[in-house]
Amino acid sequence: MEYNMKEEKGGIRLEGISDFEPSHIFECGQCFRWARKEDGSYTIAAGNRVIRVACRKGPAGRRGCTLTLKNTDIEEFYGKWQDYFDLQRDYGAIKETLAENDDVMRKAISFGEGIRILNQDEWETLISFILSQNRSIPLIQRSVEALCRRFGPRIGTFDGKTYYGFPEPEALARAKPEDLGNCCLGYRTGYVLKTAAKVAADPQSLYKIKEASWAEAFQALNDFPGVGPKVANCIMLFSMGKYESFPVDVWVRRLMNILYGIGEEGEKEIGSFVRRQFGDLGGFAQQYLFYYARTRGLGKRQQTEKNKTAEAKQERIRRKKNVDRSDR
DNA sequence: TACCAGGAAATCG
DNA sequence: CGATTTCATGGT
Repeated sequence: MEYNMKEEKGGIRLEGISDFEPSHIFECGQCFRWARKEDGSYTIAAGNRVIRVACRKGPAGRRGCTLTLKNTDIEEFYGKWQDYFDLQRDYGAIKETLAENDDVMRKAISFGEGIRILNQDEWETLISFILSQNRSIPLIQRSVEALCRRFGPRIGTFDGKTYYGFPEPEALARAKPEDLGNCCLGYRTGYVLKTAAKVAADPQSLYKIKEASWAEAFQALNDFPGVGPKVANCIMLFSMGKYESFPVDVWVRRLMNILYGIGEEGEKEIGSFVRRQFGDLGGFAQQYLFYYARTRGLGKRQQTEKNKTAEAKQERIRRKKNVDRSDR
């Protein structure tokens, strides 16, 4: 991507950025350490640094938007944030390929056209998505922040707030279960402790997984306690650049059924469809679909179905009462 | 109150 | 093996 960069007070400014919308990037479920401000900007802690990101449309006739990054400089941008935001990748071409002969995908893309898949740290992604299982996104965010405040390094203040980095493997490995218990982890506490111990014993082995093939990486990640197929796909997609990964969760399963009419036959049907339909761009497709489903409320129970379950509930109660009566 | 939440591990047949 | 049950907790 071609863009102009200027250093300004307290940060930098990039003009001519295309396919970049902070709300799409941070609210498509790939990242948990962000906070939205009233003005639409996002503050993020990553890699023991804090930045604030804002994007506004350029002057009429100019392509792309103007991106401002606060609390950083040009050197750090090239060393860290350019890769973190995946700015070297041509998302226009990706969207064009995905939308070709696929009206569902074209519509999904129109809702999340500014999505980019961040390049996050493997260790942070590993633990974050172990925490994600069977929980809603606000709760996951709360747990991650609690871990950082309790066990992470203090990385400074910005905008009048104190920020903490993600805890080192050592810090979580030697944490006491009762301390972790204060972070709303539930039964995931044991997973975090065991996985942290495994990584702390040999941190390099985690970072080597990125170089392995998809199948080998998938297997290696599944060997961590608390990591199964879905979480392994998330880690590979969000921190290892394995973009053919396609995490399937409850949202995606329902959405694939509603939008593409598949999945009734089970998980394997989705896998083969995804490979055929999206090829090695499956991960990008998943993010567009996930954002679309969440912003449109797809996958939430429809009103009619909700009424059905309410009726079924009433029916169960009524029958139970009848049983109780017949007992007498 | 009962049910659900970006699932994975243990257990069952 | 594939299918089902259990797991701890907060929110609604």
